[in-house]
Amino acid sequence: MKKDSGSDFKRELTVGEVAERSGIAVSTLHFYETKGLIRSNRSRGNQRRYPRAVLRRVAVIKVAQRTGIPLAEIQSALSVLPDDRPLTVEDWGRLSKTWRQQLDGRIAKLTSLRDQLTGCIGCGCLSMRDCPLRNPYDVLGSAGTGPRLMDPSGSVDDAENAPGA
Amino acid sequence: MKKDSGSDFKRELTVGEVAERSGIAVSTLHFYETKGLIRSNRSRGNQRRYPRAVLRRVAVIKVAQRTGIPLAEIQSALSVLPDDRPLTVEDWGRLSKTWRQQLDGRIAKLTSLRDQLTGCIGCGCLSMRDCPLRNPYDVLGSAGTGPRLMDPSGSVDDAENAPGA
DNA sequence: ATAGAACCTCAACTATAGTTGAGGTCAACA
DNA sequence: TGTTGACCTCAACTATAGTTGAGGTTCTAT
Repeated sequence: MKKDSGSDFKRELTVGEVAERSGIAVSTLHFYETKGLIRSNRSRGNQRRYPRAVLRRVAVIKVAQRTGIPLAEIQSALSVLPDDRPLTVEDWGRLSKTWRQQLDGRIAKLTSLRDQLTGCIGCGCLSMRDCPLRNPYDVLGSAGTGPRLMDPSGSVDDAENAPGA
Repeated sequence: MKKDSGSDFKRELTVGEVAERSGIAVSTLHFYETKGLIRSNRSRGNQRRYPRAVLRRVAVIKVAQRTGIPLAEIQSALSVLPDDRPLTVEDWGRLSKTWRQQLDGRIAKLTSLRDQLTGCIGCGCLSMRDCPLRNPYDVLGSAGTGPRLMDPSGSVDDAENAPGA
């Protein structure tokens, strides 16, 4: 039977209640706790008791995860904030601005890749010499480590297409 | 000392040569082989020997990975193609079209998320009732499993913001 | 008081994408 | 022929993000 706890608003929440309200599995809440993303008080019998602020906190975690931020980074971003009161509008503003910027970056990378892919569909090139897909970081001409031609003299490029292969 | 193998173009490549030319670690090439992404012939002494076509194949694998396609999916897309000749323009056209569509989808999802995030910066809402970030799948009103309000009567929504918390 | 749902910890397991190391073999150059 | 770098397999390990299960305890409604 479910507890009829509808009326006392300030009661702390059990892990099951947080799970149900947030859509996050109990095991995941445990896991987040080990990672320092959330914190719990304990009942006399050592059961987790959460301030309601945790609901907003996990909502923020979920959003951040959707943007592709790894948990460790979310943790460090949240670690400066108190975990016993809901995030303020300012907290959220700061976090969401940072994360949106990162999201912008990811979108830009993928968009550029998409455009390159569009340009290369049907061209069949994948040429080491000039294909942007194949040479994404402008490696040729750099002096660093990484992929490079074995024999810089002659038409070594795309030797896999050499006749007779 | 490096073998001076610059002249015989049709010779098969050793795993080290493929690694150097493709920018992929030897261990990763081994790994790809266990996953069925590439294949090798063996020398009398059981060393891997690759047809030059493998270079194009791994180039395609790298591009697909950059778009976020998991290896298993890349494997199944490549599995229908012969691995002893370079991918044709048509092969590449088919693959890249499919992958670009998936990339389009990923970009669209992230862009929509970015727009929601932009809209929510500073609003501080994260409201279960109407925040698109918090309720991304239109869960309220659906009859399925998943996160839901514990007490559908009354202003339970965002109870974590209730006074006195 | 007691049944049973919900909770606890800890270890092991899943999946993805590899890397690292031990112990041993091969190949090519001198 | 000998040396040495490159190669071989297999197992174990890394990291991320969790899930599952065993074995035991707590909470709460009746």
